Amino acid sequence: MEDTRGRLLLAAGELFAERGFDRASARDICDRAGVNVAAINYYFGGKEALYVEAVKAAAPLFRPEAVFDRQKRDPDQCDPKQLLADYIRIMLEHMMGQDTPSWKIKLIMREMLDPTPACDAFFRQHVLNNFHALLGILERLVPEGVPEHRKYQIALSIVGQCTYYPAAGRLLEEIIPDSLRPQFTVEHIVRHITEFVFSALSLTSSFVDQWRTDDSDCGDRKKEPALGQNAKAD
Amino acid sequence: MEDTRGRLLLAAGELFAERGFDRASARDICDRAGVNVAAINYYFGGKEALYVEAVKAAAPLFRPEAVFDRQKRDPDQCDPKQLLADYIRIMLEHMMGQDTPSWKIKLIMREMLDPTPACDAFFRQHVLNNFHALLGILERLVPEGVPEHRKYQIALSIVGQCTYYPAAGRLLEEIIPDSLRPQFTVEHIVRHITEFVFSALSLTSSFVDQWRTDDSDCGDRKKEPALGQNAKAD
DNA sequence: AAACGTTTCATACAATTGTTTTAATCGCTG
DNA sequence: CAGCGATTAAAACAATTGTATGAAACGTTT
Repeated sequence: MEDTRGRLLLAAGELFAERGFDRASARDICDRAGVNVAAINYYFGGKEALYVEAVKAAAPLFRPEAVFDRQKRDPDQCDPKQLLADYIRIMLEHMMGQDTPSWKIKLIMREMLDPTPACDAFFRQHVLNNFHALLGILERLVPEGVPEHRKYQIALSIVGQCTYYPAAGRLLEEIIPDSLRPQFTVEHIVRHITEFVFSALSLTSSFVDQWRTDDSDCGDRKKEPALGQNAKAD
Repeated sequence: MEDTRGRLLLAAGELFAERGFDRASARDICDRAGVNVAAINYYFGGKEALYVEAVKAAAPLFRPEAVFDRQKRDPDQCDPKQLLADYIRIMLEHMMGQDTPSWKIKLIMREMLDPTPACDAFFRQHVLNNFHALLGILERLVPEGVPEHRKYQIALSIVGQCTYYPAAGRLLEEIIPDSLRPQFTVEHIVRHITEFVFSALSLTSSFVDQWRTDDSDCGDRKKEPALGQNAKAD
């Protein structure tokens, strides 16, 4: 049945994400899928081709277009600040949200941090698309005189923060003490990063304030002081 | 001679960093080192033990104590702002500076992003030390009322930005157009991230301004506008 | 029911893996 | 030089890898 191909692809995605390409043996994959060893070559032609297919199956996670879908269809008519906030939110929710199977982001992370020659060309485009979407948003957010390379640096600072949480993976669980764990929901992280970035860009609008009166229980402290507003002098 | 052990360790570090644990075969390592295959087991007892040793040899890169060495010996007497700036600088310079052999950070990055059971315990401590050093600095930088979890989030935002550059590796070379390449020296990145973080924390002091009149040619634009100072209104 | 293409299975294959073994070589002390 | 421990070398080890083979089983059509 055609189902075997699907089961094989799923099992491959999970095991590749969990162990990486080399440590995930063809036999283990087939065992998990409940199919014969020969199925890999029958349906995909080889282990490497299966890996590429698994990555491709996991990649559609990152659709920067989803950012624009949140508002009007036409990107040029959206509020750039809202766009940036949405970009951060969607990126993080896609990566850390529990609606997305965890193996997908793990696999993508692996490919991002240690690109496989096989998926290289395919993956390059994906990342570039994503990054340029962010650049496009920043383009309209940052004052006129700011040179191009600074927009790139800002964009990298943003994706750096966003990708660190899923990338750090197990390390995070060691770093963050259990008592603070409830403060590290996806929602909390989204808000922190957005606030951090907005503050860095001096874009403090009604945005961050609106959160304090928001529906969710995210702002559990009654009213925290702004980040560095009145830091102790040295 | 005892030299074989050293050559073996070096070759192992380079190959492990380049290809990862599995793709770096014991024979390839020995070939590069110019020693016999049996040398691995003779000197280290196995491939895995050799890997652990290679990681340990690369790990001393991250010495957060170096931050305090820059100023007075006593951490409590240093200017916290300067400490934070130094922390960012030292971390990035250690990771991206050309004085450090590139295989070391590559290897550490691999271990950080995909921890090997073998080095796990050893590595955990290293990361924790580093992170808590940063937390200690933030402790004295951030206003009193700020709850603990926000300091953690801020710290993660900082290390997220710093680690992204070396972690992204090859991808960065695809993302950044050649024309902008000269603006992405270690020094440029150090300054950007410091400025970005300081701005986010509303710590804009004489710090970032002093750079503009600094010795280096980093601020090549005559006077760029501050990041988001007068962004276009929506 | 017969014949067909498709899919599944058990098995075998060659290649590579990390590791062991055994002998040869070196450097030194007696 | 003889003798000895430390080191190196070549070859062989068993185990695992990805893949290929050919026959059995399946469902569908004739």
